[in-house]
Amino acid sequence: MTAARKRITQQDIARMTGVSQATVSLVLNGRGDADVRIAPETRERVLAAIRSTGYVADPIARRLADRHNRILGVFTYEPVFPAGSGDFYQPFLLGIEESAEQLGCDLLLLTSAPVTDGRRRIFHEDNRLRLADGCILLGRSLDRDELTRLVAEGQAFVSVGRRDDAGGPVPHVGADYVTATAAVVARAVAAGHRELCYLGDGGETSRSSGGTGGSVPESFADRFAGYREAAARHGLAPRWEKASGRTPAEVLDALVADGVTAVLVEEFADGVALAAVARERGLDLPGDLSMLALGDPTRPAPTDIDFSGYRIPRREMGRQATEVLTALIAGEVSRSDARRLLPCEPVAGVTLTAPNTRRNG
Amino acid sequence: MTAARKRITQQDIARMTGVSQATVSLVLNGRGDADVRIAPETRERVLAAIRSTGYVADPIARRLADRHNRILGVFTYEPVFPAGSGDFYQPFLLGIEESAEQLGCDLLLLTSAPVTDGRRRIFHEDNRLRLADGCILLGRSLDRDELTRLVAEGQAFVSVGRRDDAGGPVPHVGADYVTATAAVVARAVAAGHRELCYLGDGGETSRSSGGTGGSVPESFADRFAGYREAAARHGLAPRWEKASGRTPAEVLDALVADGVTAVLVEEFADGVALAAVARERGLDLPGDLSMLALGDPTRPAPTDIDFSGYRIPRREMGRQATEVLTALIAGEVSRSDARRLLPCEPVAGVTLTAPNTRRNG
DNA sequence: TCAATAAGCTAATACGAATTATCAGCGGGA
DNA sequence: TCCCGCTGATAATTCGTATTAGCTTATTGA
Repeated sequence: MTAARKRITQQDIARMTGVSQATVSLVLNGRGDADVRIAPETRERVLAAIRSTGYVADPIARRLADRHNRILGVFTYEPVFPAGSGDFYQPFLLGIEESAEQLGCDLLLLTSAPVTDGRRRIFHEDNRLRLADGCILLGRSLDRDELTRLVAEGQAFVSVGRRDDAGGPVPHVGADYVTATAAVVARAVAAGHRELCYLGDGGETSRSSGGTGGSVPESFADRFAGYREAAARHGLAPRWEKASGRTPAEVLDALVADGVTAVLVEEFADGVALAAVARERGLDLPGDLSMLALGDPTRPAPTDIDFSGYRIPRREMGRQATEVLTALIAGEVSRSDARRLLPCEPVAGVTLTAPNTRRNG
Repeated sequence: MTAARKRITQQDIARMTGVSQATVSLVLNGRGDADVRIAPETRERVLAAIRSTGYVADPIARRLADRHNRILGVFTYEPVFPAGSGDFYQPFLLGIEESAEQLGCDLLLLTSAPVTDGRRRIFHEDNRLRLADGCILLGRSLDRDELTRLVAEGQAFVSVGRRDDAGGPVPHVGADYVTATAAVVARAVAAGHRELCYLGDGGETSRSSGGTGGSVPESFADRFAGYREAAARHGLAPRWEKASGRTPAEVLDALVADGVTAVLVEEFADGVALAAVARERGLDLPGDLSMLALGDPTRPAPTDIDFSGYRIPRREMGRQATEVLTALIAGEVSRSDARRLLPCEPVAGVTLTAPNTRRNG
């Protein structure tokens, strides 16, 4: 019945202990060192009252008066708790949560952001981003305009996943896809492959030659860049095929026609589909076609195949993103220094072997 | 670099257009209807200035002024994004998130609560519970003392899962285990079973006769209560076996010795283990032993068996918990009216058939 | 002609915490 | 006795927005 019990304020604590609101504030912030002094006895009295009432500073008022509230915003372009279990985002969030717990921060899930055109928008009428000290951004591809605005406004934020500059350096903790993908190429070559193919959208970057131009997400572009560099180093052509908008059968046809012996798969799910079709046709996997997964499944893709390739250090990325963000908030690092790339973990798997010789002759 | 460009305020807009800050606020909030009037010409001038500057109201100051922050706290006794047991909590959180999004609320994960003795505590030194307008509690069993204190302090909160009174009614959105379990008994009887057994800790309540006494979680107690009532109605003895602290083999021995033909399993994982042992022994499932799962797995329990029984409406529970909480905050419902039990969905499954006749003779 | 009304706005204040400037009281030294 | 310095606290102000009471001018009614 008690309709919306009034919140306890510093004023209440002050009245209780017979001091002023200012004193309560000073005690709370442990200000006894500088030009302000509080008698130990008074301090104890105030602290006791705070403990007994369970008083907590209103983060909003605290923020207004321009202090920090130890709240970290988490903005995702998709719902955080999706139906499909074993989900792609889970490990990131796990890392974020672990780190936040360690740092004594609470996480504010910005669920109030309305969905327009199938995705959430950071900026809207009642933008509550600034409620938090800073913000972690999660999502395959972030809206470039929103990113630019965040940078321009000087917001404290970190992207999980590398991002190109957007009117300034974009703080991020990403995976080093370039190095990881190049390493995969080297492994394929070492196994005897000469006819490689990159399967995915990353190849689009090879057309729109500029770095920042295309609409290809950075993660795809980076994979392809690693592939292209390594291919060049090994004297191979940077062959690639698009996966989206085609059936796995069509893709397989193209690969076979080209005499490809090893395919690097950008999207795990595409690899699963491709493998299924290849098996149906009676191909020998991995003898006739080695497959290399460039990261973990981002879409549910049930399979019992242990793909060779590498794993994205998702949990660690979440963890470090949180750390970078707090450092950024504390002013301990600059925007441009708040960019990290973490190594991916190689996975041996069973889908990479030497190519069958009959195919080579 | 550029240290936080100063934000544009209503005061700035006011100076630009030669009006007062109050007028800007009034225009922004479309207040022209009531006892306040703004000349259309003035309104336009102000709106123009707002458009040209891209001014957006500071959400923090806005919330300070109306004392609600539309933040809902989510407190879990275990980490929210776990690797293993996460599958159980996921649907609750999904429902909470969906509902929060609809209601325009943000979720504050209270990750800063320190872990003591293996579990998080709500009340501690730097208790930040009151950061939010209200709070959702999630976890198998909530600490009774903490619950009592929450009630006593008049906090706005809702438990996901039914809870006994704790010095007053505890707002909750739970599953109606009593009815669901009774229905399962009825199904078993209808299938021809007369020798039932309840497997789990819920039976402990049959000893400590009082309602509130034991340390048995409400969800277990409710399941057993439904079982006991239904058994009595059908003229059966409320037979039960403990699962914890015993091997599945021991449990099976006890069931066989008693001539049990159908077992109601409190913990899904126990059912899986029991089925495995029964199969090893060459029992005919479900002919020799029908099994009824009283809810979804709370521990990871990989199985390909489609258990008969019922499903907990987890997503819906999360959803409604959020709604109840906001109603509570808004003062639209009283504490004692903020208690709901949702029906569980029956699952036909394949582990319930008529008992083999040879066993009965 | 003068009050009564109404239109159109502004001044003042609240919200809760942080911070600065200031003030009262006291003891000691000159 | 006066002044200084120190301690321990407080009044007042700030942050940006929302809201209410009230003020000024113009318009109406009788």
